[in-house]
Amino acid sequence: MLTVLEPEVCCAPLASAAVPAEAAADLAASFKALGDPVRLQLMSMIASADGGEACVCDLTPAFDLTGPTISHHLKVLREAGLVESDRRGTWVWYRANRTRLAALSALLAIGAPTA
Amino acid sequence: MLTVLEPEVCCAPLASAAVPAEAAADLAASFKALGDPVRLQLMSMIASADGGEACVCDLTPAFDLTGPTISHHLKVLREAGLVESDRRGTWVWYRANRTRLAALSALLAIGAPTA
DNA sequence: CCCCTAGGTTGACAGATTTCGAAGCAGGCG
DNA sequence: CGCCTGCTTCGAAATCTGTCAACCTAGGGG
Repeated sequence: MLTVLEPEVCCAPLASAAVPAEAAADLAASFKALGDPVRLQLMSMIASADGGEACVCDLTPAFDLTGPTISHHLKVLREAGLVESDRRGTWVWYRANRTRLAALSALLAIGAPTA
Repeated sequence: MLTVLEPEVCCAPLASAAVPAEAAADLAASFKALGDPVRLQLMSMIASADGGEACVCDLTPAFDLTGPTISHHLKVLREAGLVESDRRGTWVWYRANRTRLAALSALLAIGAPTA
């Protein structure tokens, strides 16, 4: 059974083979994190940011939400392994974990129906 | 519930441009549906099933959950536009919406950092 | 027509999520 | 040192979710 201890998630495309239960728990956690409009936008803003990094100070004012709330959503993304943060002087910068995104993308990639 | 207006969801890869708020809500709904281990496994079992279809009667016994609970999860996947169902005599068959999966996969596909 | 099986619907409830305001910590500036 | 600003953590309220037991519906036999 594939261990989830690996930094890279695992697994052949959804449509190729059933995802084992342990892996499902790990992968579902990442999808769950993306399953909120605010977090999906945060994720896209970070991933598409100039230089590959975005400052919280630029993210927060883009939403009609308080600072603590944005901070909470960023924490969820962090704990899901989708972003990494890094304090640099006064500001905190976030960047996307592209390896993780690629793994999720590959999982959903489709092939022809099996049969 | 949230009906998907467009057959194809939209949007360039996450890392290419920020996802607009409206699209984010629609897309996040699909990720949210995948954000549960049981649903992710159901999705993979359906998508990888022989002939591209799976009968509920084969899905239910694969989990330590009651029928109503599986039925609920399948409903969530259906409402997220990820699967379609089809009664055929006594049994109900589910198949994956590959177009939708492809759209989600494309969204998470990564390119080089912008800049 | 009656009943049996496969699934879906309803109602209920414990536990998780989203969101906020208030308070805390870290770094820079006067 | 003292204080401001940026971000995170804490505590609390409203809402949403996962799950089950109980009940209902559709099809296929006796």
